Amino acid sequence: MTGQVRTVDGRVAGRRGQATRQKLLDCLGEMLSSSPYRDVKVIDVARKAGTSPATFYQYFPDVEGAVLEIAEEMAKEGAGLTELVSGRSWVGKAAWQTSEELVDGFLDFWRRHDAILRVVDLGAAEGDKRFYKIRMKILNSVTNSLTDAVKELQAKGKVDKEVSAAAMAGSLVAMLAAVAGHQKGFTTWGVKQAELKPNLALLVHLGITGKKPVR
Amino acid sequence: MTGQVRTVDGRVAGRRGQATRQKLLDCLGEMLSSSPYRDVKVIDVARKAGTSPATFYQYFPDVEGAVLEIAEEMAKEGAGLTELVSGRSWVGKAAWQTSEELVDGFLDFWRRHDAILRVVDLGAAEGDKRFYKIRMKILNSVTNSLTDAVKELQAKGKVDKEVSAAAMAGSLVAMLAAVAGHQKGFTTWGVKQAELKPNLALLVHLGITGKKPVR
DNA sequence: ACTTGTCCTGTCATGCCGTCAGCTTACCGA
DNA sequence: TCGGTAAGCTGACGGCATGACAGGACAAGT
Repeated sequence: MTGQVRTVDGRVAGRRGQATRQKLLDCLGEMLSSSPYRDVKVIDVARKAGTSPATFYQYFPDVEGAVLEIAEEMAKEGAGLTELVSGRSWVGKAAWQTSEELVDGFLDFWRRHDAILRVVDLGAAEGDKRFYKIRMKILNSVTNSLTDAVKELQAKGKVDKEVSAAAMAGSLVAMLAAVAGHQKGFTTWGVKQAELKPNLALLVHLGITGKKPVR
Repeated sequence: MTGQVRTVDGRVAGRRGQATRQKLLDCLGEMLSSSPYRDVKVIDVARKAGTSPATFYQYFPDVEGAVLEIAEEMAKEGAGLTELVSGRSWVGKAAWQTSEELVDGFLDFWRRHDAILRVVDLGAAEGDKRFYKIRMKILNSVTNSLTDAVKELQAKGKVDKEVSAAAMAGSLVAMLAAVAGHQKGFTTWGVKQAELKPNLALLVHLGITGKKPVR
């Protein structure tokens, strides 16, 4: 199902080819974190990878194509974020811990993939379906788990029926993603990382359970 | 203090010049909403405005410079968002109305300036101080008002002292901005606009007052 | 050594960028 | 009415990234 890695013109890539390809991806990833997406040029990536622009075009149709590749890879890892929610308890003290761990895990993931997520976000916001799909893939894993959590609490009568589970989960996840994407921004605002996390956890807790947390 | 409008090489722009300049800005704005930022070319903007690329460079150092201009304009309007919070009540039924109106006003503003805000967001996320400053200008107006609201409630003993007012306000505003930026996304997710807004308002209410709303 | 298929690069046409000199247009005072 | 002056615009150009191709370099098997 994975299919072999192929060049643009259809050849299958061998050991050496795959190495080159990977090197190009790595260099592109680095470039994205050090300079604006708009200014990333194929020639720079190629130079950095110690090869030529022509080689780049053997493996990717354009810069965007390569970015999608990196993003896809990241999305696979992102699917693991489900673990932060599924099977956790949303009752009593455990709920507070769940909230905290969710926030921690989420922010950490975002910080690790900072640069590429920015580009994915932009692509998605601009309406590009491919980027949108990737963003979905990452966020869905968390959103769906959270949606289930809310529905479960609703079934037990612990949360108002009026609340739209999906909208609530989606909003919270969007918040986490946004804050994560502007972490640097908050510091300039005079908000320290240390106070940010508990507040996010508090909002998550409030949103999901509708109650103040018991710590 | 406003200073006259000047060309890149220092001449003051007259009536005709200002008109051309404005036309270029308008066309750039349109282009941004119809095609990805990365693909916006000076030549396209110029053609659309019925002029030549050289003319564009008379008025703006580059595409980014022009975008900043548009963004600055929008930021002025955005300062008015303060009205959505300052002087409003966060007690009882009034609090729920305040929340709803804040969400409404915010989402509306974002929808109106959709395209340009996307670019500003990207620029800010990439660490460009100029874009960051503009984003601040818009969000600060709301964030500061919200921060004050929380502090006031804390002074009255209605909200826990532990809560960091700034972090809470910042997180909520980031959430609103994020959701607003991906409004289309939510619909694909099976979440309707109609259920989104009340949920956001609920989260805002919960975050600021720490309590469930009285409707 | 020879063949085969993979892999890389030199080169080229194309098109956009950003700049300049120089032409046209509008305004203003005499 | 008529220059003079500054504003406004554009054609043209060097420079650079893009993307396509053909041919050379390389590894592996025979």
